[in-house]
Amino acid sequence: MPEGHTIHRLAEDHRERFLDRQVRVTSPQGKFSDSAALLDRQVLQTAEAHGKHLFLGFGPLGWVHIHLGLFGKVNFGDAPAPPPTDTVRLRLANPQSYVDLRGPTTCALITDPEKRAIHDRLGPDPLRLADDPDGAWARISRSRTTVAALLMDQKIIAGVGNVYRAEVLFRHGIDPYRAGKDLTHDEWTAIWTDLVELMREGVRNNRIDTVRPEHTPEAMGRPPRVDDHGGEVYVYRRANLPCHVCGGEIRTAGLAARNLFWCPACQHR
DNA sequence: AGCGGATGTACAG
DNA sequence: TGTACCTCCGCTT
Repeated sequence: MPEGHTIHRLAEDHRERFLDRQVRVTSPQGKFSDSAALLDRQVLQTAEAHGKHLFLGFGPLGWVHIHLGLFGKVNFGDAPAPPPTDTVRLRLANPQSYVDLRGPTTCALITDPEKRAIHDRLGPDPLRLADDPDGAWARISRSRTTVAALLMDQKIIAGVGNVYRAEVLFRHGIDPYRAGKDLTHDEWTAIWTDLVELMREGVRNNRIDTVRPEHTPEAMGRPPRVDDHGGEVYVYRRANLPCHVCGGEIRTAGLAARNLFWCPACQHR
């Protein structure tokens, strides 16, 4: 399930299996059939990500724009591809590999200008080398909105989702309800720098781990543990459980239609 | 078998 | 602020 690290990893995996070669393109589920027919047997030229958006480049034919939303899933496999089930929106296949896309919010063939418009409405992405956090700071430092909501706003910063939001605020001891304008520039720089590191590790490992070495169960003398979403975290989905650092109770609350998790004792600033 | 959620976003009002 | 949409999985009956 997708935050920015997942999508950047998907771009890498598409490049590794499909780049610079002809690819068979189908839409067993049917909703992408017309575009699939246009792209079938063409060469995949690039695959890139910005935030949670994935772009597969087919040269003059345009780009396949994919957004997984909350439910979208991607499954890679080695040839021969099994018969697709009827929920597969898009299948790419070559003699070695296949990849199936199910349940995306978006899977559409778009033009260069349409792609540019998407980049233009996204904020800087900690996983894009050329992106820098200054534009985001300009907006955050003027905003009365909570820092928890700002971190989830893709126009301000692209790629952060509910897990990274909760975890990075914990790691910096920041109360999620603080207004953006009350954040210091140093705090913002620290958050951005940390996101760059955490999300790069997320791409490498294809999962989210945020617990510092000194707070791992081993270091704290507790039994080993992996959270049920696949990584080690401080607060995400740990409502009413003891904080790994202070032992206090992790709290949860709804914020902007999502579940927020934080440790009131550790996150006071 | 049927439900409630889930790492997300867009749109209505 | 609420609701609709996309799919799968794990829990309850």
